[in-house]
Formats: sequence, structure tokens, C-alpha cells
Amino acid sequence: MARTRATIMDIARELGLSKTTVSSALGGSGRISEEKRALIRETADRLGYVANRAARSLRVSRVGTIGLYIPPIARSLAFYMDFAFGVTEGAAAADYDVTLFARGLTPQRAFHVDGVIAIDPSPGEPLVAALLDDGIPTVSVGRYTGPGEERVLGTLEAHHTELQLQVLDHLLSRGRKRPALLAVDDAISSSWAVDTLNTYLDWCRRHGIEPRVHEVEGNATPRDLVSAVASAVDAGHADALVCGAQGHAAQSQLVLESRGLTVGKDLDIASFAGAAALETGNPLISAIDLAPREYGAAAIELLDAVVRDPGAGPVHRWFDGASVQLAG
Amino acid sequence: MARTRATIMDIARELGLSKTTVSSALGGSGRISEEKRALIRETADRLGYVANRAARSLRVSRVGTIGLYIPPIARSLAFYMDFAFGVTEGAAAADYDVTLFARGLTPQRAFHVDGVIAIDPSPGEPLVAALLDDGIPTVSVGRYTGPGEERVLGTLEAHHTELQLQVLDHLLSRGRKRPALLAVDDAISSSWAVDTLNTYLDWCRRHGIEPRVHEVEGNATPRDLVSAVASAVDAGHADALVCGAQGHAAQSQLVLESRGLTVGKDLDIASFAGAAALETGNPLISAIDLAPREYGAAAIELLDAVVRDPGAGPVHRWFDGASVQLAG
DNA sequence: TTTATTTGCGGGAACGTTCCCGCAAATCCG
DNA sequence: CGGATTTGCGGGAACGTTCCCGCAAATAAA
Repeated sequence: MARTRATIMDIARELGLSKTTVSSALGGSGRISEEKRALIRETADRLGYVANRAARSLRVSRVGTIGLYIPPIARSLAFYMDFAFGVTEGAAAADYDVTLFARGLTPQRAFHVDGVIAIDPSPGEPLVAALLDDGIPTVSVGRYTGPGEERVLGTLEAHHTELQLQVLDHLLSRGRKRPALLAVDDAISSSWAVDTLNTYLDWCRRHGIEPRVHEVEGNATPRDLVSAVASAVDAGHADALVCGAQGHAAQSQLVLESRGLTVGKDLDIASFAGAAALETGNPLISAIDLAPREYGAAAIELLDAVVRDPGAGPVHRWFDGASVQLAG
Repeated sequence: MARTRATIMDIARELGLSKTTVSSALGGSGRISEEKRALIRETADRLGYVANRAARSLRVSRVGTIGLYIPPIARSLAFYMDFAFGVTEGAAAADYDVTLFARGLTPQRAFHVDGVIAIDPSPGEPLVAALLDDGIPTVSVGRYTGPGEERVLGTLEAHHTELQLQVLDHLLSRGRKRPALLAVDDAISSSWAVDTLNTYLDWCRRHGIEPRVHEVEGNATPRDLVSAVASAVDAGHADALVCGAQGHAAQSQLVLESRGLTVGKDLDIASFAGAAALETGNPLISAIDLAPREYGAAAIELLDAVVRDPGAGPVHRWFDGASVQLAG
């Protein structure tokens, strides 16, 4: 019934060898003749051997698991989901498991991992602060500020600002001088959110353009979006809509068209966080593709690096996978 | 630097006791005087002791981790995300960690868990099949069919059919005799998808109503939805829209209103998978609330039960947390 | 040939728990 | 008061690895 798994000893017995020999043959270390090594490998997977993680962890004091912290906000779900899958895939390649962290988790659990990736932590996020306080190797995707920030071992950032400027410049080059920003009103904002707002405001100032910022709730209903678009276009006289939240650009297109406006002619639409296919593939929308899967894979690569060499001090790394697609 | 964690031996030394005594005091077992137990507990968390999982796992051959399999489809992201967080919370309560599984994962990794929860597996899903083949205790949320289905230890289902019938009956009671189903066209369908379609078709047949099924892509753009709604309302003469995918109802509302139709008066809208706040809280939309968080928590409860008593044979359990909210 | 050195492998300890025993002291029972 | 039972605790093995040694045989160097 509960068939017990094959151990290294089973293989050793089967071949009349010692556990040491088998272990080093499988682990690649030690001095073993090639023929013996091959033989051991072969019988290992004939017996369906897979190493006992607990035993290995106990011995090498490294658990082979990393934690993934995802912020408890409702927006940009697809992005975080894809990011998580990217992490999972990258983790598998680097021989890690990924366990899910959520706010409210007791930091006790953090001791079960070799490190954690925190994506878009808001400033002072309690769980992240607790992790840092406990000395858990932590990588932040987007900058973390708050208690313990000096202990963040690695920070991964995409070139949001450059890409966003490209989008804004592109709109301007198409004659759009009144682009409005449909920003998300997170109460406590990730570095992405504040960078985005600042980039927009700076850009406006530099071009002598009056900023038009319209806040929309994190989990906005389509109806909320309608009124935001309306106030931007009607009251704000915007000639372009730049959306901060994933999916809003695609939905705004609908709203505009239902008002008899032609996207690309009467108005332009852009997304700073393009949803795959919805926005990224839409020829009428200028969209930044955050490449969440690759972003996630890059995050675990960085974590793996800092875990392997913890003494290296805080490292900052740029993610080059994000790209922009300009419409028209 | 890499400060080494306190072990059970540190506590023992500190108090001049033996590791056995400390272990049983902390574990709650054994015969220990209450005063000593309290003392041990106290010094334990003064030293910041947290048990080494690897050592415990090795000893008791139980890893304290469960795997969560989420299907690789783009729709209903919010649902799966919430479900995952529900699992995570429930897991923490039952002292489990949750590791993320995704398609493509080598089943090797499955040996690192005590069991897995598969949510909405499509028939014959390779990863699930592999898990079952390897004898990993598996709980399916929604029915799994395919190779190894007889080895699924537990199945958790919500009363989809009953709730959906309530919605359809409600529409009928409001005089809607031509409700159209906006179904998702997953190539390989979960039990939820096939049940939903069958429920609708059966209901139509029983009431002598001609079925109006309009398929929309899994990751439909707003534009796709516009044309689906159009063909349902215009060509199909529908007087109600029943949406299968999360979020479609809320978006359809927009579409209809932009066409000058008043929801609740000219037409009704319903959702079989209501998105929180967007649809579930919308007074104009009849929506089934799948209660994903509670669903997830229930799933891990079931998994825990079958893992503790694996010999009990396949168990089927109903989830009672889903509810329906009727509009008008 | 003698002396180094390398090659191929095994013995045994250690990682931090849990759990089965054993054993003295305390308590109970008749 | 003598035997039986309970209470409180400790010794030691075991879980499955990895890794530091040690040691014989083979090979190379002198």
C-alpha cells in the first residue's frame, strides 16, 4: 500500500557496494570509475530512486525551497499569476521548490525556506519586514523601503521609467499633447506605482504639459472605468489615455468606441502594464510588455546568486526582458 | 553572520535537561510536570527556537508540505488566485506549507509533498495522471477523469448545478424565456465546464426553450466579448445573458449599456462564476459566488483528512460555501 | 625494485528530531 | 508496611543523506 521509497542503501545492497559509493556516484562527486557510475545511475532509476529531501536538507542545511510573497492586492492578477509561474519554472530549473507566502503568514514558516522573493512589496510591508528581521535571504522585485531595507540582499528592477518615457514620447510624436494617466490608487504604493506617477509628472513638466491624473480604484468595476474615462476625456480634454492597471487599456478601448470615438484617430490608448494578448497584441494600443514569466525566472536567478554568496552585500540587478510595442 | 538556529539541544543544555524531555514538552506528548513544560516552552521562544523541519520530516516521514496544481489556462484568474490564497491560509492552520505545481513540472518534485490538491484538472491532465501513477495522495477539486482516476483519494465539489438552476429559474420567473449562455470554449474542459453546459441544455429542454450557446475564447478581448454579446442579443434574440467566465458579466453590462439597453429592464445579466465585488456585489447582476477562499480552505481540510487515513478509499465531499445572489 | 602518488571504494560520524524503552522515585492499595 | 502502579525523566537508536577520512590496490616516478 504505502510502498516505501527506495533509498540509497537499497541501491548499494543491490549492487554490493557501499552507500558512500552510491551517494557520490549520484551526486557527481568523489572518485568513481565511469562504468560503476553508469551502473549505479541505471539501477537508481530502475528502482525509481529519488533522493529524500529531508535527509539531504538535514545534512547540508539547505532546504531547496524558496518562498514567494505576492502582495494582497486585487489588481494586475494576470501579471502576478504569470510571474508566479515564471518563478516556478525557473525554480524547477535551479532545483528549488516554491512555496506560497501570503500576508498573515506566521514568519515561523519562513524558516522552511532558503530565501524569499517579494514581488512589489509595499513600503514597510509587515511580512517582508519580519523576514528581513529574521535574517531570511530576501530578494525584492521592485524596490522595498521600510524597516530592514538595508538587509535586502538583492533587488531586481525593470526599466519601467525608460519604457514609459518611450510610450509618452511616442504619443507626443503622434501629436497627443494631452495624455491623461489613469492611475491606480493603492493606499500604500509599490515602487512601481510611485515611479510611474513621478515619471508621468516629470515628463509633463519637462514638456510644459499640464498633468491629467485620474485615479481609479484597485479593483475597479467596468462602471468605475467608464466614469474615469469620461472625466478624463470630457472634463479633462485628454487626447490620449495612459493606463496603469493591467486590462484597463483594453477596456477603455471599448468605452471610447461606445462613445463613438475611434482609437488611433480621435484618441490614443496606451498601457504601462500590458496584459498578454489583450493589450500586448493589440495593434491599436501602445503597451509595455512586462514579460512576467521571464521576470519571475530572473528573480529566482538573482535569489539563487545571493543565496550562494550571501556575503556579497546588497546587489541590484536590471531586468532587460520588458519591452514596449508602439501603436500606429 | 549566518547565525545558526537554536536546536532542541540548546534548550536542554540551558536547563540541564535531556533532549527527550524538551522534545516531549514541546510536542505535547510524554509525561512531564506542568511547571517544567511551561519552563521549557518559555525558554524555547526566548531562544527563538523553531523546530528543524528537515529533521522532523526525516524522523516521522511526513514532510508537512502539500502541492497545489493550478491549470494553465488564462481565464478566471482571480478565482484561482483567491483559491490559492485560501489553500495557503487553510494550510497554515493545519501546519502545512503549500508549494506551487505547474504543468511541465517533473513529477520527481511530487515526492517532496505529502499530497496534492488539483483544482479543475482537465481530463487526463498529464501531471495529475503522473501524480496518481506515483501514488501521491491526491485531492481533486472538481472531478478528475482520465488515467488513474480510481486512485484519486478525495473529490471536492460545489453544488454548481443546483445554484445554476436557481439562477436560470430566477431569470425565468422574471419572464426571461430566452437566456443565452456565454460559454468558454476550453479545448479540454474541466468538469465544471461540462456540467455547466449540460445544466443549461437540460434546463432548456425541460422548459421547452431553444438553447442559445455562444462560445467565447478563454482569453477573450473586450472586442471578442462585444461581438459575442451582439450575436447573442441581435441574432439570437436573447433576453438574458448568462456568463460562464469570471468578469464577463460585468463587462457585458458595459456592452449592453453602450448599446442603449437597460440591464434589469430590457435584459438581465447573470454570472455562473461571479468575480468578487465586480459581479458578486452588483445589484443588477445575478451571480454565483464560488467563495474561492473558503473553497480552498475546504480543499486542504479534505486533503488532510485523506492523508491521515489513506485506507478509507475514495471520499467525495460537498462544499457548501458557494452561494447565489439574485438580482431584482 | 623501492618509494610516492593516484585511483577506487568503504567505514563511520553527523545533521536535529521523535520514540521506544528503562529506571529511579513517588504514590497508591490492601 | 510491602508490593504494585504511576510519575517524571533520560539513554540511545533510527530516519536517509553527505562528507571527512582511511586504506588497499594500481600506477607513476626515481
